Parts: sequence; structure tokens; C-alpha cells
Amino acid sequence: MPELPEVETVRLDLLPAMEGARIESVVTNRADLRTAFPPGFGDRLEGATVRALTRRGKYLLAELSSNEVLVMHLGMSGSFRVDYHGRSRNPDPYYYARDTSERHDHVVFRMSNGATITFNDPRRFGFMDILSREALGERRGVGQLGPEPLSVDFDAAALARACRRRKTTLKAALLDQRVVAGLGNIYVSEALHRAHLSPRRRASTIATPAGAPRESAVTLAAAIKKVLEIAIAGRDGDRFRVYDREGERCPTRGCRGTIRRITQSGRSTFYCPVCQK
DNA sequence: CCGCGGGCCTGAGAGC
DNA sequence: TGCTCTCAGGCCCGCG
Repeated sequence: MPELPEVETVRLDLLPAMEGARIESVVTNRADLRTAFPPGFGDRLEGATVRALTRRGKYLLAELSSNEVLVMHLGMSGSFRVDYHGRSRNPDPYYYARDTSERHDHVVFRMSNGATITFNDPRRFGFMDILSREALGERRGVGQLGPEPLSVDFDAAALARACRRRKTTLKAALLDQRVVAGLGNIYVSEALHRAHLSPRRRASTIATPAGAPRESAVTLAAAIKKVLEIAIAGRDGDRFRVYDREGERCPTRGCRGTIRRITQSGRSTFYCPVCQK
């Protein structure tokens, strides 16, 4: 379920359990997630202290006292559980349940502060990797991320520049983590709706030929920030305005349109054909 | 280089 | 009940 806001929420949940604590033990219950664990996975983590737990796009980064970085990605279905007082739901870390969701508990960290952190991921699209600090920027994925949408680096000018020569749709451009980091299928639909821009529109149309931001780029950059901020703050009231709301009335004030669902590059897009141009 | 389709996995829900 | 089918909030690879 994780796009930027969910990953940020996971980070905040993990913070008290991880930051400043030493990793006492690591158990992996299988040889791979999406990819194999790096060589010496447990040995490289055990004994290290987590100096900081940060986030870049949808990636969680545990910066270690060993000067290595533990990179964690939740894929589609990854989640973490934290249990305190040295007690996990499964007292035996090697226990591998077969008939409950616990059979997808793939990694268990025991921390010096008594926390037990369990990574669960049924579909195994998530992964963990360990890299030196310097190698981070070179790694495919994390190394190629565009600006953090909630930082000052991300604004209409940056967005326009990134979209300038894109012949794809706005939908595809915003899903591309090199354009902006952290948006996924839900928040792209939400941001475009808030900005009243059609997901089918060519990405390059938000920039002038010279690459300068048009008004639509200003609106879209602001909408992206807004949608993510609201989601992180957990203002649940109007969680998703269009996502998974095919057939419902468009929530835009004064708009009498109906939310439609279309498929773009194999994935669902929800939008209002009336107010999104 | 760019854009698209397919593949990777399992589980939930719909329809028969 | 149980089967089959579709779909799911991510990402990478290979093809044209």
C-alpha cells in the first residue's frame, strides 16, 4: 500500500524503535524478497547502531554507525510491525507460521532498546539492500530519484523542466520516480484531480518550449504538495477524492461530472473528464 | 534516449 | 462450498 505518505508514516512509527538503537540480531526467514539479500546481510547489521532513519521517495534508509546504509523498500504489500519489551508475537524468531499472515514475516530485527521489528511482505515485491554511503547515489532506483516533492527543491520550475520533452501522458510522467520521487498510482490521480488536469494530457504541455513553467505546472506542483501533506497529516475526511470512485459524482465544487476509470500503461487511472483538462 | 507491455508474487473479492 | 478470473497503492527489463 505504500506511496510516499504511507512510507513516511511507517518511518515515524519505526523511529522510536530504531533511531539510536543498536541492532542486536537479525533473522531472515528466506533467502530473498524481490531480490536476494546482500551477502553477509545479518553480519553487517548486527552490532551496528542506527544513526538515523530517513526516507527518500518510497525508500527507507537506515544510516548505520558502520557507515553503511540499509535500504528498505516496501513494494506493494510490505509492512513493519514493532513490538516492545523484547516480545514479539512469535517468541521464537525462527518460527515460520504456515497458515496465518505471519508466514510472510520475512525479516526480524531485535534492537538494543527491547524493540522487535518485523518485516512482513506477502507479495515480496519489497527488498532490502546494504550499501556504502557513497554507493547510494549510483544505485539504480534510489540513485536516480527526482526531487522530494515536499522539499523546496520541488516547484513548478523543476516539474516543468522534468516534463519538458516528455511525450507521454501526465499520468505516466508523474509515476516516473525520476520526475518526482514518491508518487504512486493513487496520489497521481489525486494530484491531477486537484489540479484540474487530465491524466491523458501530454506531459510536455505544462512547460513552454524553452522549458519554463506554464500556469498548469504551478497548479500541479502545488496540488502534489497539498495532496501529500494532507495524506501524511492523516486528515481522513476526504481521503481519496477520485481513486477507486468510478461512477461517483465529481467532488469538485460546482462540477457535475462523474468519475471515470481508464487504463493507462496497464494501470487504473481515475479522473473527471468534465473538470480535468 | 523513450515509451510500452510483460513479468515478478500472493491474496481478496466477484461471479458462476 | 469451491473454482476461476481479475485486480491490487511498485519496479525492472527487454523490445521496437
